[in-house]
Amino acid sequence: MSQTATRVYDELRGEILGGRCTPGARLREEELAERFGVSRTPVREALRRLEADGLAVVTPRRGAEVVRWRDEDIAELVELRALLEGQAARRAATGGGVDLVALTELCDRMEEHAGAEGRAADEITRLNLELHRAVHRASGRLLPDLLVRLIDVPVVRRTFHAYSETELRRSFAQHRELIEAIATGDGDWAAAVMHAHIRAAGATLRAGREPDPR
Amino acid sequence: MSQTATRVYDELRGEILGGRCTPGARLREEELAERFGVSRTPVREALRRLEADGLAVVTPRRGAEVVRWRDEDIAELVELRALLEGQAARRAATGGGVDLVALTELCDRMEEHAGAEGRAADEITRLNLELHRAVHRASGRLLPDLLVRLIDVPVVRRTFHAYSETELRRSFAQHRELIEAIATGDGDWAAAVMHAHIRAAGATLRAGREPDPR
DNA sequence: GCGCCTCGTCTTGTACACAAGAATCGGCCG
DNA sequence: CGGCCGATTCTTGTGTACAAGACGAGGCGC
Repeated sequence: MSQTATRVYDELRGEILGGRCTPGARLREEELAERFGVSRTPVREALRRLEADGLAVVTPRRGAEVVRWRDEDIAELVELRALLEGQAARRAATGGGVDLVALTELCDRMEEHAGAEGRAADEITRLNLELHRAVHRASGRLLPDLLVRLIDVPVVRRTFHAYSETELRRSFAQHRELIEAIATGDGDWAAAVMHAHIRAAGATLRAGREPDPR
Repeated sequence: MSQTATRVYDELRGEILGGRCTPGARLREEELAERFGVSRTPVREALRRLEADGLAVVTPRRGAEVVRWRDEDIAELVELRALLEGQAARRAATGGGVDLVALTELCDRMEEHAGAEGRAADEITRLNLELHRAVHRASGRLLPDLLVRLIDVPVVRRTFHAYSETELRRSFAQHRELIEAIATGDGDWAAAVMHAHIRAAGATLRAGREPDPR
């Protein structure tokens, strides 16, 4: 079983992003090691990687804990996402290298899941994330790495759970428009759509923080 | 002697940023451990931190090496710096919390060093970095962390060595203008100055790559 | 009774040892 | 003579033991 550290990392990361870890919770090395059935060494590495991702904070000699998000952090987060995802969309539109068919299919599947009202928010979230990442990948080498720290955040992952029917439809429409802008090669258009898309999500975040518990 | 890992990290980081490590050079754990007189454990941690900073790439089971920068990476780097440092300047101008006196003193000292033509490029680089960081710090909590990956790059650190007399003066003038914009609280002005400041540096980078060997 | 100091425990930091996968060099076969 | 296969060697990944610092509880002095 190779890549023990990566397994622990993925596991913990999933728990934090899924909101199954309460912010501020301590992450003791030995406890985690026992829980995952490994030694402290790979756990340490996993914790450092989480810190690099901005998901945990480790204080020297005092251990690691799940990162705590403050309100002003959320505001800054939305601003930066709007800026950087906008730039990613611009470069994706002008640089080529985007699989428009795959993007369209992601939209189709998202809208299907929205039709079937079986609390498909998790699946929609996953598909949405995949769509955004596809755009990021087409934007270069540095930008995707920067965006990881802004996208993989618990609060962002919960956005779709808070969307109203109207907001959901608007979001889907923006995805379609984004694809059209990219297909046209119009960088400004793509950036503007993405910018609006993110700001709209930010408004939902500000409006009702956690209307859906857990 | 506590914080062994941090010491190794700082040392290696300095070597990479100072250009004393050739890109692509392998970083073997045992070799480094012996060189620093420590065990492999803190060396490992240092290497992972360097990877998180984008200064090294580690391939599982194949070790770490000093990151290699391609030309298109540099172009993307300049774009992103212009965008994000511009945003940092905007927030610094509108948010307050900037020590304008300290910034002005940094400018004074930089210009003094430029007057004394004793190859003071390293010192100017250091002061310039400090000025930029002061602006970053005033911009929030997330942005400074993102900027680390764009600022602490070997190529950026060499910029001042490549500046002509004219470019140097223009750069200093932009610093002064930036401070004025921040003092006025004009976010758009501050962002525009910073944007131009970075783009100008980018032009120098593109024009003469490494006119000053080592 | 309150505050300070000290001792004990707990957790992380580092060193060391072993195991597993990768690269390389040599030999062998076609 | 060239290519392929195997063994050796080298390097990293993981487990374990020990040391050092931090936190808390308890006792002592004022």
